[in-house]
Amino acid sequence: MSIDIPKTYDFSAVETRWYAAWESRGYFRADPASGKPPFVIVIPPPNVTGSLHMGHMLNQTIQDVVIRRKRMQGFNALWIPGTDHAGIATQNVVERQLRDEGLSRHDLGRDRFLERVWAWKEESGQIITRQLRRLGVSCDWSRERFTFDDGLSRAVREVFVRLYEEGLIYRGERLIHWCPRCRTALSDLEVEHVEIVGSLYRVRYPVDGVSADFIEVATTRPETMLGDTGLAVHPDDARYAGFRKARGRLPLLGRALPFVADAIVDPEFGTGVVKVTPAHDPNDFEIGERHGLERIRVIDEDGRITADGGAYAGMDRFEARTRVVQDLEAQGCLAAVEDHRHNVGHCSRCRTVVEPLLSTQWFVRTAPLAEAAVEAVRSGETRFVPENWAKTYFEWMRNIRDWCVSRQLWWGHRIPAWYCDDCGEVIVSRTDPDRCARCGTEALRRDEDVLDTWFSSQLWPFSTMGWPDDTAELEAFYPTSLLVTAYDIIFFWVARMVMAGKHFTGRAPFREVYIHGLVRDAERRKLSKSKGNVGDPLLACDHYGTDAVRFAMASLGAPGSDLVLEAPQIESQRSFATKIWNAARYILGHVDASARVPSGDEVRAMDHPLADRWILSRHARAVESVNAALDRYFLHEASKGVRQFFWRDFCDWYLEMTKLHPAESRPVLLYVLESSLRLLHPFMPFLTEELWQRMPHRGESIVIADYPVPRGDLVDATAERMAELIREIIVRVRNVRAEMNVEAKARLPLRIAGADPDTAAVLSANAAYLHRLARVDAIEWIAAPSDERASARAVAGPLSLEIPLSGVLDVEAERARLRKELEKVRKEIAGLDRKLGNAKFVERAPREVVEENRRRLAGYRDQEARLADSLDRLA
RNA sequence: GGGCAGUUAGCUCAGUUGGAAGAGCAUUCGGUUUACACCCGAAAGGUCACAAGUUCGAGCCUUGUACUGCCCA
Repeated sequence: MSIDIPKTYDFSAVETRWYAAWESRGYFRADPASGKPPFVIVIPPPNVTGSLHMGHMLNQTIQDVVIRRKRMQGFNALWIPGTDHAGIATQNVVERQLRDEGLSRHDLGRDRFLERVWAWKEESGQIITRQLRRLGVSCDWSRERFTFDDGLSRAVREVFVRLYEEGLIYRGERLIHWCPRCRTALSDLEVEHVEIVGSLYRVRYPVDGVSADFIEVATTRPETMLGDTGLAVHPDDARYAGFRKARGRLPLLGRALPFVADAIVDPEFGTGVVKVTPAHDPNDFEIGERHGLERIRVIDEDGRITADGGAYAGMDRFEARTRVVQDLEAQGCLAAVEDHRHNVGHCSRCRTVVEPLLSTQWFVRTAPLAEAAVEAVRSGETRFVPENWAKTYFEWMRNIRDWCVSRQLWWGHRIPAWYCDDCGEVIVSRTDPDRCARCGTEALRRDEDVLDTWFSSQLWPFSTMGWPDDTAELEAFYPTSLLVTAYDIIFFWVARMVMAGKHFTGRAPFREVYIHGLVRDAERRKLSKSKGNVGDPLLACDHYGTDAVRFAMASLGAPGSDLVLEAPQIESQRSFATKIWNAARYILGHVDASARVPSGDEVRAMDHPLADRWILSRHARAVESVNAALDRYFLHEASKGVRQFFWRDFCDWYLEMTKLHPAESRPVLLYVLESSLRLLHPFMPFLTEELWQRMPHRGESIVIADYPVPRGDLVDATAERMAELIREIIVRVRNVRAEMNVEAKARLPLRIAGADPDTAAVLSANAAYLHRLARVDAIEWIAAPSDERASARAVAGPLSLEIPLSGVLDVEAERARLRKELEKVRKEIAGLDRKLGNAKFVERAPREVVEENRRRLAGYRDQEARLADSLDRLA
């Protein structure tokens, strides 16, 4: 009884069924005690309260393709999944929920607020891990971690304390980026600079002590003038040489402003004089520090003007700007207002314009950590793929600045620092202290702030394995083999993981980093759910099948570059999935359920028809190239290669050829089909498992079957050459049929001239392929082209073809067709003639290149002669 | 301002020591050939941004120019 495969592929049923089976059978679980070589990936943990977008899908697909293949190749494959607590983002979500209830987090208090966030995390975290499973990811769920779970929190605390003890963490007052809406400090990386068209205000500041009555300064933020404590010029600026002893006077407030000379001032900008606001501008902060200028904070944590802002106190910063400008104008101090393009920092979470603010925060001294991290990449301990991204990494490391790690949030790892109100002692400790180490008082106050989420993420490759304890996992699986992530996160995460890994474990946390691009739509924007169903990976999977979306992801672009995803791309891969299904349905429909798939050795030992030898050879080459591509993480090349082989060679040619000898080809059909399913499995896990299970197979699951290995012994150059010749004859005849409008059903006679005895023998033996695929009936072997006028003619390699079309041949059309062919051939000849006519080419190019070109030229000359002859016979 | 990419068929993109320009989609024409119309067959479509250079030979290497994008200040 044959194997009956349903006419259509119901992917949704198949996907849920197989994933549950794989997981429950423990295929994805790794054993630290296994003797097999490890291959380890840690997932870039998605935001626990976020939802999956196409970027995640791309990221997951790449990791899964890689690790499924490694698993099939016999590695002890481990993929650790997990989620990130995403401090600001998550807190924002829950605060928004509270706001809808008319509450703020302060109404609940810290503990109740955190309970609330945990509850939301539980709910949301399950959604995201369920979504990940839908994508087919072969993660070891028994090792799922969360950046804020107990074990990881312990690692975070250990790291903080150690860095503090080593002097690599300090607390200090610095100018930091502040988001007045999130009400927290941000790191430099969390600020997005957006170019906007704003205004440049030219303001007149009165001066005393020099001949001028006033000087003009330019600013984009007039409200900050309330905090001005100086004026600065470039030291070499001759125009202001006499100003050193002068005093400026601040309009509106009347404050006296000393002049200072500082090289940071650009003499070309405006008048060459700048106002200095040390408490609200990074450059000004530095100038102020160098020249001992007073720092006056005029904007507070809510973005409002402080009491030092005189009449503007209490106003929002933007309102204050308007008022200041109005007042300046009223007092005749506003010289001009010009349009001005400049970059303005925005909070990457909420888009609010960030405020540079003088604030006491915790910082990580990064420069010492960066040294080892740079060395790790320079020495090759960690390798970027594509390696070009290492430049970006080095560039950032070279200019690295201290990292502000404290956040004024509640959701996150609380900073393990206590302050003694009695003696001022600061205690940083692994365990909660109950009294002051110096004065003994119990009046300790814990730091209210939490740590930047990335502070915990940077430990992910080893904290997930139980660090700081010495665990079997660390022993067996660390450092990891590969990290897969997008380029927009190299600084945030990759760089910091390398720094932390080197510092705390002595080793770089991964041997390779595969950097991929971002997924965009036709307008080059990042995809989002609001733009329709392609933006939502789960909707796309519902609609096209997960395998199709995965395959599209894998085949879209070369590593490291952005890719554009549109519905047609996925549709095309869904067609491929359907194609595979139908091919299998056809093959298995003629196979007895008790049949078995022959091994490569068995196949090798059999006698095969030409078509079989050809497909075995092509298949061996496909296995070779797919493996070679995957070894280099060229998923696009691998997926295209396997698709090309399966569709074009296997289905379009081979399956059609075997219709002449289906029974005889059955072993090869089964062998190639089964092997192709394994070759495809990392890309299309569900479809391949479903078909593999339905066909004869050995083993429990394709998930743990062997990945195909190249078999050079099945490559058969002779078979390929003959099959290609047959293929060319068929294509030529089909071309004549199409161009000459021959009725599709009509069977045509064919005459072949120019075959040497060996070729003729092989062709005669395989004439059935010509009969079937070119729809020719009688084939006549002739020594030389005939004088038949009513024949269409073509050349196929060394052969001349004649297709008698008496009565139907449109001589003019045929002449036109031949002329076109002739022209093509002559163009080739001209090019080769030029090349071979160049004495230097013949002299200097490698012998085999010259020979190859000579052979080609001879071939084309031969064809030219025959085509010209054909044309003559139609005259 | 500094850095990094990119510019190849109508669209999206491949193209690995420099040695005959490719795929998918779209287009045109023809097809109910016993798996598949999410299909089959045939075809058309490219001064590889531009300019110089190196070389016997450049999409690929060098330099410059133009435009686009991203990152960092």
